[in-house]
Amino acid sequence: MKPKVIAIAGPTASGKTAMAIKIAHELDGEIVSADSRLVYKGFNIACAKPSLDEREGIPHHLIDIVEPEVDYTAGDYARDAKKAVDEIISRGKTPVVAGGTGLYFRVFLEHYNLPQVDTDYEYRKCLENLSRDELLNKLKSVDKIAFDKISDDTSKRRIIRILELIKSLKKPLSEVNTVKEPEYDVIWKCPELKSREWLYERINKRVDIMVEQGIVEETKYLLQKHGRVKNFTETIGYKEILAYIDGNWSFEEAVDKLKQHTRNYAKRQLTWFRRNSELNIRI
RNA sequence: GCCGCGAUAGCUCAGUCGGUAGAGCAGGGGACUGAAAAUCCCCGUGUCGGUGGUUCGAUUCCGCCUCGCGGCA
Repeated sequence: MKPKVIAIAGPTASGKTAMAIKIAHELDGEIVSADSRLVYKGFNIACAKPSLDEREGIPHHLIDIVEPEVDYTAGDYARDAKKAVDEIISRGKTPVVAGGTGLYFRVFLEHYNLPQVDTDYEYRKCLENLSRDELLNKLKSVDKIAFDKISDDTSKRRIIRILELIKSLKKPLSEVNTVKEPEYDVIWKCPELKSREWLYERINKRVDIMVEQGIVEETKYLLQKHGRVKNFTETIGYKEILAYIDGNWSFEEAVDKLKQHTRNYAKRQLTWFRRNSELNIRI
């Protein structure tokens, strides 16, 4: 019998944190975060990182594990999450994987065999200078099957990653992207989502709370501590407050944009999680 | 009060040398196996402010009206 893992996935501000803690109390569990922002030290207010108080004594994993300068990847996550979950199981406790990063859930829990291919920054830089058509021609010449699977929906970045995989492994994508036996018995859950309006209202309120908690001070602090590193400047919250600090937006404008961008993000998360019928998302 | 300028999609605006119009943003749907809070794809009918006139035909030209923004008094 496979070990049981609870997975709590849902859009931002939907109440995942509270749900995860409640379930962890009930099942003697420990929480493994599945959030691409919470891994970074110092990303607190803007990313709604649960405080020690809010964690109610439940151990949390994969939070505050790297500095913002480090590029933490989905591959790193798959490896670290497996380690954390297996350790929790070996302690006789229940792993509760909770977060909002769809890709992290996919690479960790949807039983992919992830090939060991790290980011090749030099090769990526070289490919980025090519147009989409040039990249497609390149792909066509090295892997016709992978090329045929490309659609208009496939972003340039995805094509670059596919070329990176093929270059590194010297194998066609079909031999690389394989599936393994599921390792866990995953029980998927999503907090109850009343309606789109309800979610957006919660997002707006949460941003107001971030302002009260001092998101501006946090942004200024991180700016002087780390400078404009990508993981910082590309995070919703810091991005908009930096525009305010730089004088490009008024404060009110920055807060409105922050709310809007968070709503846009929640919509993208919904697209991701709606595909999982077990989450039963209807808004 | 007079003289300009403006009024077009939810918002900001482009455009139509007269043949009923299109971008960005917002909004909706989707993709996404190491950048993923990233990146990318698809979706645009709206009394073209109101009202008269000229015209085969007016959102486009002309008059008047309403509202807004400047300037002069």
